Amino acid sequence: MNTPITVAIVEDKELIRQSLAILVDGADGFACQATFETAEAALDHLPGQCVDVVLMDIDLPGMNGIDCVRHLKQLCPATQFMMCTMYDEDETVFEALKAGANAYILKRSPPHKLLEAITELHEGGSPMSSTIARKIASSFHINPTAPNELDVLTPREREILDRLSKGHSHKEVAAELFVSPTTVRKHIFNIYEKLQVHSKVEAVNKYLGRK
Amino acid sequence: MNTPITVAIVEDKELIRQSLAILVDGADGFACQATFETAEAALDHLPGQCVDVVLMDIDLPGMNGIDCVRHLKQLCPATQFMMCTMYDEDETVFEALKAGANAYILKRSPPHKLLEAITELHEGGSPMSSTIARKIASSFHINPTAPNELDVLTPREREILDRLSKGHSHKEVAAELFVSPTTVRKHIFNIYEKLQVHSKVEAVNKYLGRK
DNA sequence: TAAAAAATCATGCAAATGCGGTATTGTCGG
DNA sequence: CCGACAATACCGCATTTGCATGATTTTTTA
Repeated sequence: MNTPITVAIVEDKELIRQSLAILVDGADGFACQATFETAEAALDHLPGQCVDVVLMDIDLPGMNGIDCVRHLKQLCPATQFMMCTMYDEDETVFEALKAGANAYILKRSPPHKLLEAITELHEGGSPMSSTIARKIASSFHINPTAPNELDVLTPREREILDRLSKGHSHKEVAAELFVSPTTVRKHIFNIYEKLQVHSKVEAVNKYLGRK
Repeated sequence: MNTPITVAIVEDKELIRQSLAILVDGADGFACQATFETAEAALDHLPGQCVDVVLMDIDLPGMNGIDCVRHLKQLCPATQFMMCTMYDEDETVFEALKAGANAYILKRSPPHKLLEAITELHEGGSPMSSTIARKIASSFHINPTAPNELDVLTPREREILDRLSKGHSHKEVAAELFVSPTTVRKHIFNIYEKLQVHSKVEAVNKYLGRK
């Protein structure tokens, strides 16, 4: 047998932690090297052993699993983190990915799927539950049906706003569009009214969809 | 048997197109309803029939598969698009997702995996090859080792830039930080020099990481 | 075709901003 | 202890910008 994939588990609920440990340790090619009840315990002891894969519960007492990953990923860059959670809430998924997790599965996944996911993760993949993958894919979509604030703007106003967003001044935009600077100023004034803002930065923020 | 999943195939290479059609049509629960050699042909005929799933090659003569999806997704919002490609290049993956595709698999996937992916896609999932999923997950990572331009800024400068990015004026920032407006202006001036920009919008763009 | 919306241009003012120089204070590392 | 740097602060000037008011022409749409 090849060297097994070493796994650590961070999970506060006794029953689940034990079940996972037994599942992983019992399977061929896997070795459960450590289990922790809290994020803090994992932070204390994991950096020393640097396992291959960490199964991380999100909803932990004290520090949550996402923040735990954020810290551990710095200390053990080679370790892969798989978030395990009961629910597939939007925000936590993205927060977990940002923190450095590479896999996100639901606890209700069947055991064999879990082991498969661990293997896949260890081999460089990023296993995700279908519904979670869909969320992620959707986040890329340029949503055409979004209740876009920018709809109230005319094409010309959008054109001008787009150039403002690139950091161009009134004068520059005027030159680019071959119109008078005063015209551009008028447009910008209209844009501000429609978007309910009072400065370029605010307008550009709305245009680029950042709050 | 339930109503089968209706599938269309867009693929220029005769051999692959036929193979896929036979595979899909031969499988239980699937029906290949149409095949097209080009994006243009698909655009002409698909909107009328609105199938469940479209397998879309990316590298097509004339219009490419991504642009084709972009248009078709508008016309048939209910249809799911699965990109099929030989390679897993970075940019095309993201472009495809932005265009509205919900699945992205490699042609070298085994036949049963392909059928499984079609089913999963039709049921609301987003099947991806592991390597592609990893690319996507990685795109969310906030790379802590990135050569961040903002490193040259002092903490105080970042603080000020952060408030500017929220649309606050010199005066407002000064009030928030309990310092004189001239101090804030000086800081901003320094920020501009360090970031090599000449206006708030440009500075904020760099701060928030857009080009 | 008449009314509404969009695009164009102008003038003017006050405030905000960009750019330059100068200076004081405190901290930190060599 | 000294130099480098950060943070603080001021003065001044030219430009940009936010805001108001008004007007003409073109385009869209009802």
